[in-house]
Order: sequence, then C-alpha cells, then structure tokens
Amino acid sequence: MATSARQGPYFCGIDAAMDVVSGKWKSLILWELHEHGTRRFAELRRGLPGVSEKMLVQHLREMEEDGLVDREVYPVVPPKVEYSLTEHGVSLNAALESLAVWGRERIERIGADKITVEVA
Amino acid sequence: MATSARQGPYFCGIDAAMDVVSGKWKSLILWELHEHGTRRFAELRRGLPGVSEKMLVQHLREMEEDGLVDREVYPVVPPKVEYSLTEHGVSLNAALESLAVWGRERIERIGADKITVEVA
DNA sequence: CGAGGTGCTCACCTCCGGGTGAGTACCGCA
DNA sequence: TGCGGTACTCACCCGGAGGTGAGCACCTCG
Repeated sequence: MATSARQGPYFCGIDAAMDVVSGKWKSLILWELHEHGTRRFAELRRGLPGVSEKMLVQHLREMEEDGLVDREVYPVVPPKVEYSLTEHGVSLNAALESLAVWGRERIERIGADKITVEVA
Repeated sequence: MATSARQGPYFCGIDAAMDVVSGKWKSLILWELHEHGTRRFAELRRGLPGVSEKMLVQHLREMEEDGLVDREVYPVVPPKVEYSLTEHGVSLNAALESLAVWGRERIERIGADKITVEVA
C-alpha cells in the first residue's frame, strides 16, 4: 500500500478522504504539522508519543505520495529532513476541523480520558 | 470491540471521531441512513453492495452503542428491525460533510473511479 | 574512545478487522 | 412441500496493519 497509488474505486467522497487519513497516526501527523508548521523527523517522533519509527516513515511516505506533505531533504552530514503540509494537506486539515469539534464533544459526553501532549 | 465501550484515551478530538467512524462500512452506513432516513436491515444490506451480513450487524451494533443510530425492533412474525440516525449521528454526518467535499475534490484530482450506487 | 543522535531500512511477528459459510425460527408463496 | 425472505448468531480463517528490534553511515560531545 505504501508503494502503490491507492486510488481504489470509491463509493463517495467520504471514503476517498478516509483512505488518505486511515492509518493510526495519519491524522495526528497532520495535526502536528498544522500546529508547528515545518518539523523534522525526530521532532515529529517526539511529538507523537508511542509511534514507532517504521510507522512514522511509512505514514509520511504515504502522505507524501498522496500529496499531503512536502518532504525536503538537506544533504548535510548529519541527515536532516523537513516535513511540511502542502496546500492539500492544509485543506484536509481544515476539513477535519469540524470532525475534531464533533470528537471533542463526544469526549465530553462519554467522559473519556484525553491525553494531553506536553509541547516541549 | 463490539461489546465493550471503546472510550480509549484520545490524543485529540479527531481520533475520538475517527474511532467512531473506523470500520470499513461505518461512514457508508451513516450516509445511507442520512439519505434515506429510516431503513430496514435488508435495505441497508442492498444499499451497500459488498457488505457481509456479519459486518453490517457488527457495525450497526457498535454504532448503536456509540449512540449514533437508533434500533427499533418490531416483534412481528417476520422479523422487522428499523435503523435510523440519532441526533449525534446526524451531527456527525454534518461534520463529515466537509470531509466528503474534500474527498470529492481529491477524486477529481487523481481521476479515480467512483462507484455510482444505483438507488433503487 | 565510546555513547548517543540523525533518518532511515529490513526482517520478523502478532493481533484483529473483516470475509465466508453455516445454522435458526418463522412465515408466505408457488 | 419446499424454496426464499427476514434478521440475525456462531465458528472459522486469512491478510494486512502495526509493533519490535536490529543495523547502518556519519558526526559530535563528553
């Protein structure tokens, strides 16, 4: 899935969007990038407690293929790669905002625990 | 997962919402119910080509637990069960609308096939 | 001189979401 | 009489998403 375009036939717009967001960390990556603008690999890893490096790379690669994130590699001696949102990534985030609002209301309703991420 | 409240700790509102929509057919069920109002089990099954009965039941039960759908059983001789959206289901659908718009734009961009469901 | 950080890749394994197919209790229709 | 429809449940299996841990090439800091 990571190396091939997904583009499966869709029933409606929803699953076309879901396809792009499906993946345990996709939406969180989107959110991180939205909050902080440009981030390096290790910064993202630290910002998403619990993510494995493999999954981070994999999801970032998929999101790059989907045209959601930009990946800029600096050929310096200690490797440096910067990730940022493309315009499509930004607009997807905007579309997710109303979902986020609904989710927050749901959290209130059911009284679930919420992890508050410490922003270093 | 079907029989226990999911309520896991969430990073943010998005995954609280995603939790509720995660499942291959959840968003489509939501859409069906939104389009047609009240639907019977077999009507939903026919409206979602490719869904297995087990998955339909399972998803409907989860969505009932999550307070998204109402399930009304008529104790008549040929079994009759009607499903409809609760207010939370309706509001979730509204929140998904902007996602759907984004998804439709993405379909345009990548030129993916789209399954057009014939509404009988 | 070694530990640790940077951005990965690779191999392996586990778990569970989802599919398949059968069974059920009752009815109407041909 | 038996087939098909209604609304399920149950048992089983498979594939893939996701986790674990190692390795790598190079550098800097203690």
